[in-house]
Amino acid sequence: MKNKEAISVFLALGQETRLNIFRLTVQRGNIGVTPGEIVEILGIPNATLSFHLKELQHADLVLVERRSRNLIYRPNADLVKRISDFLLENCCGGKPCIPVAQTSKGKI
Amino acid sequence: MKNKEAISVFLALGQETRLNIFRLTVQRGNIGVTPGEIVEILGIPNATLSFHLKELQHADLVLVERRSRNLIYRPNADLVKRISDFLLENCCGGKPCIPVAQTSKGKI
DNA sequence: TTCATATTTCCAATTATATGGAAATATTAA
DNA sequence: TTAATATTTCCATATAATTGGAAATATGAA
Repeated sequence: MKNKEAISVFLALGQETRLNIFRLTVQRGNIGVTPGEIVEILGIPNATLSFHLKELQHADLVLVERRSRNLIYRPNADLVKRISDFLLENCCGGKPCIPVAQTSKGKI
Repeated sequence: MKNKEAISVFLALGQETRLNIFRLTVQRGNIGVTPGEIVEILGIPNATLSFHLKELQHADLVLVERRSRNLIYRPNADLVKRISDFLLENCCGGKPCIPVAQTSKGKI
């Protein structure tokens, strides 16, 4: 996980419509969801949806497959775990974490 | 975890400087880090840092404590786990996940 | 072909975010 | 007090993201 990669994920999820879209794909799982369904469910214009889906795709948060006339979007759930690991990387400089109680209100 | 809460976290982390600041606080753990140190380490102007620290604070990603003339910033590492749980909430509609291989390239 | 459905692209207007110098404020030591 | 250090606020400028209507493109059915 690189810094740039993580930023694109966070930027993608830091927007209400996109967060809703992503969470919807998670709820669908491998059944997936089409743009048409998303427009129905979330009530957003198709131009707006298309823009946001592309952002999610660029962040690699969703995977897309064409199936006849429809596109099917599915979540890249694995990425969520990798992101959370990235954020906690080298926690406490690699040493065992010192509980807050021992230091935060006492002497350091 | 509410939608708004999650968005503020993602918005906070979707910016290079803030992501670097947050990861630095994680690496420090409960020892914490002061704005002065952050300015030194990341090489950003203090006005810029102050702005970003406030964003991280508003997102509840960092906790702050005054210690004499210094402020000490520490990560709210717990929030990282809650965010990741939120993203995967009600995965596959609550039913056991169907592996991709069974559906994505076959008939649905 | 022709037609209907599904989705994307274009584009211009709006709104939001980031930057950093300079000045202001806060805290403590001497 | 006065001086030194630490941090924040102000503010104007610059940059980037969001929106959605209308038109264009893609796909497959009849």
